Amino acid sequence: MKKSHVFEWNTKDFQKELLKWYDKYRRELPWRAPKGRKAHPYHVWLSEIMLQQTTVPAVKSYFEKFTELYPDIHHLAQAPEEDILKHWAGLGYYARARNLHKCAKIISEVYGGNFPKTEIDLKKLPGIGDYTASAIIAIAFNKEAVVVDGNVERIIARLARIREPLPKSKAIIKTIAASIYEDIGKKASDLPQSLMDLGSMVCTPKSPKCNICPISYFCEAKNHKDQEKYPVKAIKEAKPTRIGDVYWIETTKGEILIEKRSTNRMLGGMMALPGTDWDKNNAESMGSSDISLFKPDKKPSLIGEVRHSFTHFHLILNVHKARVPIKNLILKENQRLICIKDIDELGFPSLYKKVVKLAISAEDKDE
DNA sequence: AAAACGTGGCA
DNA sequence: TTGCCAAGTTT
Repeated sequence: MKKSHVFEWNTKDFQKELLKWYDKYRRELPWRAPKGRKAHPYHVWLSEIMLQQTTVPAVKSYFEKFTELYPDIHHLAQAPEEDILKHWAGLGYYARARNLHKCAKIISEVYGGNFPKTEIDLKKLPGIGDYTASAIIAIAFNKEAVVVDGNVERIIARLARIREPLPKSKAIIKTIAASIYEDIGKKASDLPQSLMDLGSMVCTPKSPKCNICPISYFCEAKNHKDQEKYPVKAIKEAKPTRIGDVYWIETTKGEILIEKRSTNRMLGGMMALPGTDWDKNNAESMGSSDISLFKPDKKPSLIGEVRHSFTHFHLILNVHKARVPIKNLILKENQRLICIKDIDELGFPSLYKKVVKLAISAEDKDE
């Protein structure tokens, strides 16, 4: 393998600077063991799953809620999936929560509650990929692993001034990462965490604070004063906008029609309000509720729209309200009625929380 | 291998 | 307001 220019400096010096900085400035995080203490594998795993593609502030309250509700992997394994999804609501990427539960069951029932101690075996578990497997090995077991997350990619892209855009540059970045992690030994747990803290506090995506960076000496981008240019990323497609309908169907007894989404759809397994299939490309298809089937006592009224952005499209949902005599309702298997007062405890994903908010404010207005 | 998969914060 | 971004995995 051809050596990159970043190999030319001494890896030991680089690691030493990073670890010295970490010793002084490391963050206290709910899932992180205090200095000198061992991390709890369950906490490491849970936090790593939660942190995928999101931020520390977004995760904190969820982590605390989960560790309180489910103090160990067996509690989590035994909980109904429905409860786990309810408590995950709002964190997004809901397949993560379903995989979290599947994984907990395997660890609890097959491994007797102990996480496997190799990357190979960890990667076989649902929801654990390259990054998470290496993070658990390093952080929970203090064993050597090349841990590469978005922070490490950004830091290396700047250190080595990688011109190749992500994600194509992942392979070369991984190679450089391997040299950074080389022979880390007893500090196997600290090094990846130092890089993540550095990425969070110093080598930030925007306006990196190179003046206080412990490894700026090694950084090519800093030396060229073009650190803001890295990491170079592939140009993204513009997001299309989809339009759909959602229904706030109230019975004459003041209950609301809700449903559970099937797991092969967006927001899979989550509670929802009935509507058209906005998550399908084909916007023509009628979804869970053809409103006319319910014979509302008067024409449904359009009360407004809700806008929401997903990773690959924008959504505008027209929100309709209808009052339906209870005898006209034929509930599907995944549907039920719920009192308005209980609707906040349901665990709607954010999209439907917005719809509920709009519907309730319209409620207050006209009735 | 490229696309799918959520959300909230910030410039 | 719009677009970008954050501790990736799965298919």
